[in-house]
Amino acid sequence: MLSTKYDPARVEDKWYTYWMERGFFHSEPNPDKEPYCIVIPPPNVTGVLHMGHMLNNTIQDVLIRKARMEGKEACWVPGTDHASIATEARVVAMLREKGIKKSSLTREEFLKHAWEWKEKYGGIILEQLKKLGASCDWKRTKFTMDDDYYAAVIDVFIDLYQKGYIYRGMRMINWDPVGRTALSDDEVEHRQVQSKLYYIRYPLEGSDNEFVTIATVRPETIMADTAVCINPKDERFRHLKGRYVYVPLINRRIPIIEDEYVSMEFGTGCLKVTPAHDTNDYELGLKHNLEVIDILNEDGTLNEKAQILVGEDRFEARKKIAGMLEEKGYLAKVEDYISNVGFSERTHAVIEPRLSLQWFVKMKELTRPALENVMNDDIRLIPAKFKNTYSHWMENVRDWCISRQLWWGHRIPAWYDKEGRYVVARTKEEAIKEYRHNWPDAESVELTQDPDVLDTWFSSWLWPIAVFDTSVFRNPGAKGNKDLNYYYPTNDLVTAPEILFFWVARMIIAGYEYRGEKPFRNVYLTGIVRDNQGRKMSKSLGNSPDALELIAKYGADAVRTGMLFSSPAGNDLLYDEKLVEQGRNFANKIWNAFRLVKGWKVEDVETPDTNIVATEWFEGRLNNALSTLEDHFSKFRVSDALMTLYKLIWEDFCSWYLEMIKPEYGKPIDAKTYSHAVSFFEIVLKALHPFMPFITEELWQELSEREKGASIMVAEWPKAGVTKFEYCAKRESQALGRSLDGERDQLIEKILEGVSFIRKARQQSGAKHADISTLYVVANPSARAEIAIWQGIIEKLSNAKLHFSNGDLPDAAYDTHHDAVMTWHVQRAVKDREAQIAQLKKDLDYQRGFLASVEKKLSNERFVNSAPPHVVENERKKKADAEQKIKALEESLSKL
RNA sequence: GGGAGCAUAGCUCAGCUGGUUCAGAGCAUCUGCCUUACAAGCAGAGGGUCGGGGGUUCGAAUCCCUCUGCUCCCA
Repeated sequence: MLSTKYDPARVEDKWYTYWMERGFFHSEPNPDKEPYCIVIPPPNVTGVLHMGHMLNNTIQDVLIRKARMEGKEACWVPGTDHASIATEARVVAMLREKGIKKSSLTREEFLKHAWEWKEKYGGIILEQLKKLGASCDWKRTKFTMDDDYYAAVIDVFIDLYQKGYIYRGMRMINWDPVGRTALSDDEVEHRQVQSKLYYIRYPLEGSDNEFVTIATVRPETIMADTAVCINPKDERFRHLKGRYVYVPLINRRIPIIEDEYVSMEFGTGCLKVTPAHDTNDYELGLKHNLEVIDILNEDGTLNEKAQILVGEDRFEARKKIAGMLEEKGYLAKVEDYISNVGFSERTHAVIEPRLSLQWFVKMKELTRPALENVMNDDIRLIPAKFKNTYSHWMENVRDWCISRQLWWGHRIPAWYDKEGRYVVARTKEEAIKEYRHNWPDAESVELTQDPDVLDTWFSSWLWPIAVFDTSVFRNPGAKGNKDLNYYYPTNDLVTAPEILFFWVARMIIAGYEYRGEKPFRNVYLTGIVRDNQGRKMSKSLGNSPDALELIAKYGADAVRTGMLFSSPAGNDLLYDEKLVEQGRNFANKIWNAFRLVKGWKVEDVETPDTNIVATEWFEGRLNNALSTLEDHFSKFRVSDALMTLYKLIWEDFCSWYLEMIKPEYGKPIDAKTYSHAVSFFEIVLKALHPFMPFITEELWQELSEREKGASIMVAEWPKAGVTKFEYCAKRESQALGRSLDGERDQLIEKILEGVSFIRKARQQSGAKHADISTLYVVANPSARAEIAIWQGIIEKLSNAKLHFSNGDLPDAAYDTHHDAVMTWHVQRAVKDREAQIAQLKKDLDYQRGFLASVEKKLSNERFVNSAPPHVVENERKKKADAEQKIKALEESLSKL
């Protein structure tokens, strides 16, 4: 005897192994088939599976499994990226625990530790994806630091350098003093922070008691000031023009300059200018030829140029200097102030604007095709609203700082001599050759390679190409291998909007630069997974459930559906464990439907008309649902697609259809109906398979005899119209010889509503399950014919005995239900004429009110004249229906 | 400071080009039920006038303006 509860743990690993063993996930170019390809957004090699991954990868798996069943050559390429900052931070932490300082290691030693670490922990997340059921082509697993991939990244650097897109420059960059590296603009998060505005008085030269007061949130940087700036239009400061002030505490003399950049409203209207430590001040400094004094070390402590507080951390220094200024009378006042502060996305350190020599990619030209082809929908963003953000970013794109002061990653192939002259080359040998060529007069050739590595995105932007062929970057214009030509451009990319610029935009850029073609057709942007209070999932909040525990508790199918129940494209998903519970319950429902069907005794007896009707009806519902499903998929409405199946299975299949054909207890079912029921079951399982791969495989295997090695995951995808049980309507039952057209469909819907009505009436009058209600139906001839066909089912589902009536009912109390073509009277167990009359009157009032509103509309000449004919016609029909209902109600009332 | 988006049942969301598939779905709630597939269930029910205001129109959740509130991106 099968358990009443579905147990996912018993089946999931079994089927995953089965699929793997038979190589169902693997894909090779097949000219006879249409390719369908997704490249995974490579998770960090250091990562563990979190809710965002689960959502993202479930969607990819749904798409890929469906494509596979549709007979396409489906290929989902998995892999990881090396995540230089995150991984290096992890390795440094791991070493620290062992008592090893990074600074005590050589680069080679450090990288050895890093690789060991990667080998040991690097594949965890991919193993976790298997638990989720992900049908990735594991043989193609790629890593952004695989040897060939590494070489490709270096090739791209050299190629872009030679094309003039890469340059080295002194720039104000975002410096992370904790990670001790530069960050790109996108890696900096801006947040509003409660801070203080310090008003500081700078003594004016040539005066004993005059001061210029400036306002700043960073008093510790005054030692780096090289000017004070006023707005030339500011009347208040006319007397300051051309004069000098002294920086408090260190008494350095600096000029007062004028620039319209200064806001007259903010602070005091006087701005301290610190070119080394503020982006805007830097620009101002360039314009006015100011000296640049950098007072900070790379770890954020003050250096000797500060003259005072040397060696103090910048925030310590801020506190101390405020005290010192106060003591000496330079501090005019302090105000509370909310300022916008940049933080490192990785280390959460406050970002320090810092002047530094870095490598950059010129973006303007490179982005042109990437912008065009998204705007003209050659690449579709889903939802389309992201086109706005995308174009805004692309149009205002800034040069991309690609060097990182780290060891883990692709080392920049630039070689320097002692004077700082450099060449760019793949190897030291090539570098030397190149160097000799450039500077034949150089005395000695002593070259050292740039110690920095490249930004991780500088490797992952090649992903959709490099997973197939890493050789094409060395010879742009090369045709590339078979895989690349077959799978590229890929079809769909599923990723989070957070990395639209980091990654998606850059892949598009690289795609056009190196293949002259888009990397993918559709970009499906998922939402962010939040908790049920709308907060982002985060470790510090502890509001993120453990993904694997969740799978262990509810099963992968349940988790997958739970994630999908509430995830419209581009909208955030408010995760609640209840959703996963709903998924589990759904699996259980299907499991029990299976138990029911498998439990039936089958005999080769004549098919009762009721079963023919039921089969025919469900077939219609099924086909409807399948076309709706297809429509949802075509619009990437994955959530809606799932809901369509959820309702088809739970309501139409289980609650209605199975109840209709369910034999009486102990009696057998006829073979024909049984075999159709099994077919239907198989079809819904197939349609559901992309969402719930495990339970559908388990039940599909059990439902019929299967050949060895068969699997639902390679079965044919069901399309509307796949079943045609013509016997139903045509051959075997003359009474049923009508097709399921729209009109008949509506009639059937009304009949099923009638069933609900009887159930309600029974419940209200307190009927027991075993009681058989007496039902009188008054109907027009066509409705009556249909009801006659359905009589057996109606009686079965509502536990009533149906009599047709011309309207003359035996003297008793009834509950009555009307629509345009039929009236249902259910005899009450207890007579309560008063209540019945009241109910009828209430209905009558409603119908009369409704009629009045329709008539009002129709008597409006402007409506009748301007509205399109079908709308007016509809109103006329509504009027006729209402009149008929009123008539029926009045008759019922008069009979009481 | 610049830009984008959102506001529809208790919650999460659908509602394309304005007119019965226009007020919907799922969950939650409430009321009956341990009816031999399923209490992780069955059968029913209630609930919103579509953020406020104004306009266009015969007709607006749907188009326009405005106000309020929220979110995101960029500086």
